Amino acid sequence: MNIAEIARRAGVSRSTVSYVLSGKRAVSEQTRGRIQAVINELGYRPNAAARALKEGRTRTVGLVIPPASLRLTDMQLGFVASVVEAAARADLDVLLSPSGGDHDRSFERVVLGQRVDGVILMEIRLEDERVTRLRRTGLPFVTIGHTADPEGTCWIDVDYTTLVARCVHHLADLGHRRVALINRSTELIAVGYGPAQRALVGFTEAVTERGLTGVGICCGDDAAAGEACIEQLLEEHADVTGVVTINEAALPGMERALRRAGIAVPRDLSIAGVAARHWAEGFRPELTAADVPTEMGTYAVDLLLERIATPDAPPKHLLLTPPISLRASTGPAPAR
Amino acid sequence: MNIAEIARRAGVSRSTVSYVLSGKRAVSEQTRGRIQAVINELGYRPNAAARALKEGRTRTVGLVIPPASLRLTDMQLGFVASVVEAAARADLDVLLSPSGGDHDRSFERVVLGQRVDGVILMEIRLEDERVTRLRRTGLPFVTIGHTADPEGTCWIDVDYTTLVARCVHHLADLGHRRVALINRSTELIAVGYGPAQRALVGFTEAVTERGLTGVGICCGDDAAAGEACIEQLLEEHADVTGVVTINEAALPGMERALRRAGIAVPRDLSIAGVAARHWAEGFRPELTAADVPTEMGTYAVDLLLERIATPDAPPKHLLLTPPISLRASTGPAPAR
DNA sequence: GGCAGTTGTCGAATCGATTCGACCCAAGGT
DNA sequence: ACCTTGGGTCGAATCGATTCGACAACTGCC
Repeated sequence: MNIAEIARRAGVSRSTVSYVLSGKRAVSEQTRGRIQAVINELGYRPNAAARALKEGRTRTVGLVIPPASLRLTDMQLGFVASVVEAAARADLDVLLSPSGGDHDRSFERVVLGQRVDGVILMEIRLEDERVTRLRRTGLPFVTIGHTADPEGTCWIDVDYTTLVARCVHHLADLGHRRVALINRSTELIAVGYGPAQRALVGFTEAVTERGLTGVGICCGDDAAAGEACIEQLLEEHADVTGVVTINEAALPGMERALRRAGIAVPRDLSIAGVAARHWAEGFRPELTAADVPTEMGTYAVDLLLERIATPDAPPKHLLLTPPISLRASTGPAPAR
Repeated sequence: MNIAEIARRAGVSRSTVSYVLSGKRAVSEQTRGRIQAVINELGYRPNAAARALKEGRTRTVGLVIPPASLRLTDMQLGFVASVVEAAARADLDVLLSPSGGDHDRSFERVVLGQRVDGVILMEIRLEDERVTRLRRTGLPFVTIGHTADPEGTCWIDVDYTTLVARCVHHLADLGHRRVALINRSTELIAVGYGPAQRALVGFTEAVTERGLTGVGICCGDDAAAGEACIEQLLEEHADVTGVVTINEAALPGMERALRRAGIAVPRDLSIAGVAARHWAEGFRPELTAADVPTEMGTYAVDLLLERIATPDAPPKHLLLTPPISLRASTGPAPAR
């Protein structure tokens, strides 16, 4: 069932049907009605491939996700979902492409095969080969997170440096003098994962500025790692009274370890951090944290559409600094 | 940059280039080498739309996901990831389409616009309009979960009825006489969500068979709901000594409420269930549970490919009954 | 040497849409 | 009565690949 079939049944030429569909030329009320009736009756929709071929655009955006082997965090998941929602609102489809591992073929098919009008890239590293390759192709793209050299590209990110620094300042204001940063895993830091590195920068700067003593600890992305991490902290740095965390997936384990050790939050220990609202509110007591906005996907899609429309405009950046929601996990430092 | 450009640079016709690419006709070693060199030099990849138009297939599968408004459970997420992975292995791309809400346009574009060779449908309800519509189009599809009338369609599912029954039997064997089922939310049950309903069926049957007393409780998909649910259970059914749960997202809250109430697992209360391994191992003590296999996505893709290859073969079903991994959360019923 | 068979290459048709230029016809102006 | 204008429709070219039939060159056999 194609446009010729519709034209034949309505007794008009193919071009007239096309003009009814696109509205790009006037069609008399009478013919339009007849054609529309046939279309509705047969449930006809134009073939996407033919249309893409002729128009030179696919009305599709690519979303390059990390491979399944690395478990996605809640934040990333919310992000994928919101990208899909936002794209649907703009009548775009989303083509998924895993990257890393041995998924180069997928990346090539999607990007070089002109399957998409633009690409959103997740989980950017400070030095990222995918960015280099994508830039060479000239295809519009937006990255979530930014590379070490961010000027030439279009990106959107959460300002971990500032947020972590604000958490430290908040703790310092409450009288805490010895604080710890619970970061992401050593592996992630080793491969140059931006948020982890920038969190450490913000932490170090704020600690120095306020004259505190600080310790950075790496922690895997799951409850068991969080548990081990708190145990290590209590053992090796028992004098710490304030903790900043950017590792939401470790929160349940941290909570468990603290309870078992008989540490009351925030009486004995204050905790602040950066986390999806869902995790912050699931913590007990509820976590004082900068809630990563769920609309990041929407922003990314908007930015990409803008970039597709005007590819030569200077690249835009969007660095989000959501406010810290004061909840119940931070309080005055205990008297020593 | 298209096939004509490659042909011109290599001094051959377009068809010869195409035959080098597909290998469908013999090409002399010499010409092939020359053409391949040009292809590599320019990094040429055939245009996907043109190829899809001519071949009549897109090498793409659609994945219809629930809308973002309903938070995806970990199980569903693992599923999406494994579908993408499996598709990539088969050199297929995955087109995402949210459904429900006002996302009909997306569904129509993807399905009616012939954007995909087949569709995988998640989160099937007992009566599901999407299945009806899809069946009418004649497009091959596989569902995750099955409808009330499952014979005519191709699906893959976890056998909640049997798994929950086995959990009940396990508890009964340990001497428990009063058991509870912690199910999914009332809303989900109301809209005809299969797993929730079938879990209840399996629970009721097994309870009757073993002459136990059983109570079914609905519970939202988050920690707070799990907490409330356990509080309700302890208050209204204090004599229950065994719990079966299919609500993995509520586990952290359940754990917290139990600890606060001073209930020791499994000394005072045994818990068994169905959950992604990740959740079962994150529980304390580790949860005795049927681990939902992470390869479900792989199976679904395989089934779909088979269906695309032979659309007229009788539809296949795959009902998975993974073994229950005995961990630390179940033990003998307390002496009364 | 002529003929059948094989191998390698090419030209042209095709997939299903969009879009430009051309055409027809009726209305309005002079 | 003729010319212009513009609304409505059509025919044909086009996008970038695949693939079939045709053809040329070469091989081997009688």
